[in-house]
Amino acid sequence: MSPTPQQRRAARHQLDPSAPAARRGPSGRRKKPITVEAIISTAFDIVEKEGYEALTMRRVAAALETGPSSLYAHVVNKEDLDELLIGRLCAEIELPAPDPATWRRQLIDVCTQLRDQYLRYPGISQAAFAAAPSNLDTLRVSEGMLAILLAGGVDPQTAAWTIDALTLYVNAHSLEVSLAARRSDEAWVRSRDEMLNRFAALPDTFPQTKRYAAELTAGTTHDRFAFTLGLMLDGLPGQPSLA
Amino acid sequence: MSPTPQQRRAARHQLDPSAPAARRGPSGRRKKPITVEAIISTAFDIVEKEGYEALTMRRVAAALETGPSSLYAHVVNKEDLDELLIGRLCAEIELPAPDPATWRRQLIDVCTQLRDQYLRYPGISQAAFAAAPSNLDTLRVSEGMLAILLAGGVDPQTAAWTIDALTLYVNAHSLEVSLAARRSDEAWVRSRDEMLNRFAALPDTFPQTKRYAAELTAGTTHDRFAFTLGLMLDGLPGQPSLA
DNA sequence: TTCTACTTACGAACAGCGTTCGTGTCAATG
DNA sequence: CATTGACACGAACGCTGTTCGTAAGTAGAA
Repeated sequence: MSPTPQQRRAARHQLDPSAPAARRGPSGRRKKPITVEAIISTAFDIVEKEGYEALTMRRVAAALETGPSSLYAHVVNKEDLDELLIGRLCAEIELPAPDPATWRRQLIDVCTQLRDQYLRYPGISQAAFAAAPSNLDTLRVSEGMLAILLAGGVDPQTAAWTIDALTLYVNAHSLEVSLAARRSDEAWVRSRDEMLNRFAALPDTFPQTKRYAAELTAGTTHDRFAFTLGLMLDGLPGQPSLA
Repeated sequence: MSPTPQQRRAARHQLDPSAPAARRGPSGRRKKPITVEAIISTAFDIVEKEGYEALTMRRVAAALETGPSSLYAHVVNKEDLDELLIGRLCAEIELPAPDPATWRRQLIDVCTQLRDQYLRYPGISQAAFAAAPSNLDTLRVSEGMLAILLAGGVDPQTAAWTIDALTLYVNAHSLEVSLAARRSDEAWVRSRDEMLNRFAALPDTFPQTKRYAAELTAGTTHDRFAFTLGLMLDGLPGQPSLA
């Protein structure tokens, strides 16, 4: 009995990642035999070049020079493929050894790595929302964040919920940036001028928005990202960070 | 020349919301003539009962006892419909008169209203991500939030970016809760027990996660929501709130 | 009244999506 | 050689958003 894709998934979710299930002889029947690995990597290629919205089963199959049905022997679902992508993405994250002296900086670094990965594959954070948090790779990241927070002297309950808040925000921010970038490929300043004009033309029922239009449109997306992370971490009652 | 849906949309985006453009005689040709209003309200019905994923043009058309093409005379797009829904949703938000003594509480109230609306129509926050921020109704909400923050003594730049962070988080939180609820309709405790078991069975490479499994799975979604809002607002260098 | 102009409604169709089914094809085994 | 089992894949189903051509009915003009 050959493993059904469901069994493959179950194996992936297995909590003890031992027994790599030695791949059968590389039956070189096909020049490039379809493997989960091949599917994942071509999927990443597509998302990187054309965005997450372009990631369809048919598109992946076409890139692999086959029909869509061929994928379902290796992957349960599109949803499953999404989860694999997110897992792979999280696996790339480098987790530092927790250092009580610089825990805030460390946490920000991890979040920034995540954001960069999400933005490298625009729109993929959409998949991160749906991905089950039981995935081993995502769990590895949150384990790392938890370790950093605990090393920083944050109490466990606060740390746990802070991780939730952080990952949720990173996801959302990345998604928004991706969507906004897709909406207008032009430089951002152009969009900012447009925004300023709109705000200036607003009726008087929007006094504050008109008055502080400059502040509302100020800063790059990176600035806003750093600001929000600071907002969440600075209020944290932990050991004061040196950096 | 009758207004094309594009023109209708432009009119909606118009910055001065005057001249209600007196509706033409209610040519009662149809028992229930299709109007933008009718489309919006049936769309809300569908989302409320079956979730955002069930909101399709055909589904709306069927509920209106017509074909899908009939909708495109009143609505540009599905995307346009989404924006209308988000706009309507934001219009329901009650904005308090800013009170410097209770500004944090007021802000939390507004965010909670938003969350409750999003959760009432599960999954609709997905549309909120894509919605252009130039929409008048969403702008009204952020104007209200800005006023509250300024009244609280928060400096304008910080206030502007805080609004961004807050709305983004509220959206993301609502979306996650909606998705999680759809995944398993069963009571949450069941899912929590499952989570605890999984964590307990984790290999030793996840020491913190195993150790603090209780904290990681503690609290309702409401608890986490309140926690994160507090995280963002308590660190804010503004006038200390009485409440 | 009759004719025209115009708005609104809608059936049919197109291209694309995720997914399933039945069948074909090859390698290794009995 | 024959059989088995894993893998690949063409074709199809039901769904999606959207467009097009056309019909129906009202409003105004001649």
